[in-house]
Amino acid sequence: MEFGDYIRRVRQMHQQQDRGYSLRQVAGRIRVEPSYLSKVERGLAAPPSRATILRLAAVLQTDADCLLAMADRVAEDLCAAIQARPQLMAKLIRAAKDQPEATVLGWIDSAS
Amino acid sequence: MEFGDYIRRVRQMHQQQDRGYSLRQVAGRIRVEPSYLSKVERGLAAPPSRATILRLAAVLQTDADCLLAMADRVAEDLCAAIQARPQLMAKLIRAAKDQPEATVLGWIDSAS
DNA sequence: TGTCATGTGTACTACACACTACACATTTCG
DNA sequence: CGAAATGTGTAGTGTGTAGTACACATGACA
Repeated sequence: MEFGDYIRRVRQMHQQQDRGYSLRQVAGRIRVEPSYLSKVERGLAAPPSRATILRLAAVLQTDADCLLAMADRVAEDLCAAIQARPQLMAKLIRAAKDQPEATVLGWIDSAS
Repeated sequence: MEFGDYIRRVRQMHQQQDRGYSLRQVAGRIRVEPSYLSKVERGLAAPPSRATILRLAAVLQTDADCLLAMADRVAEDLCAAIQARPQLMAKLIRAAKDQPEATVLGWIDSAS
């Protein structure tokens, strides 16, 4: 799914129950120009910066990590965690990549 | 440790046994201008792009993930793995962040 | 002693990123 | 009906990224 299509859909969902979700209003709340958000929604402009995507996720009440992923980005705290122990984390992620979700969830569960 | 300091040190290690590791020679092999590599080594220029760092890691026979981390970057395949399953991977990394190395290694071990 | 290689200084550049500014044509609704 | 709000088109902008180009001084070495 394209980033623009997705955020347009989510925004319009909200808009149906709350007229505070017009393109202009949302643009105002995430502090960008309406014309820019319009282009992003239609895929005529590349997805915004990480910071802007985070504001958008908050306003649209959607998962930030997913939204970042659609924009080919990764949250800053995840990058930091990898950079703090690069070899360990690289090994972990490469191992997790080929595991079914249940297995990975098992690991996480054993942590808490 | 600074990126520049580190690669200079590693390069000079090699240089002591192999005169094929002069700044100019290494620059040639990773396909950048010597003056640029010089600036990078002394911290007068920001670390190079991901692709250039990978070539450098290969030439210096040092761990690519570590070198990338020093440059505040993350390997592309790790980003891709996160983006493929953003919520799961985000949860995993945030869980692993606070675990001792042995625990994480245990998870990895249970995978193979 | 001359030439070759080494590291460095200065100046510059092409391109992409992440937007802004503003005018315009519709649509809504009090 | 008229005013306000809506989405969009065109043009332009400042900043950062990732380097290149080339001259220069120094040192090795044959």
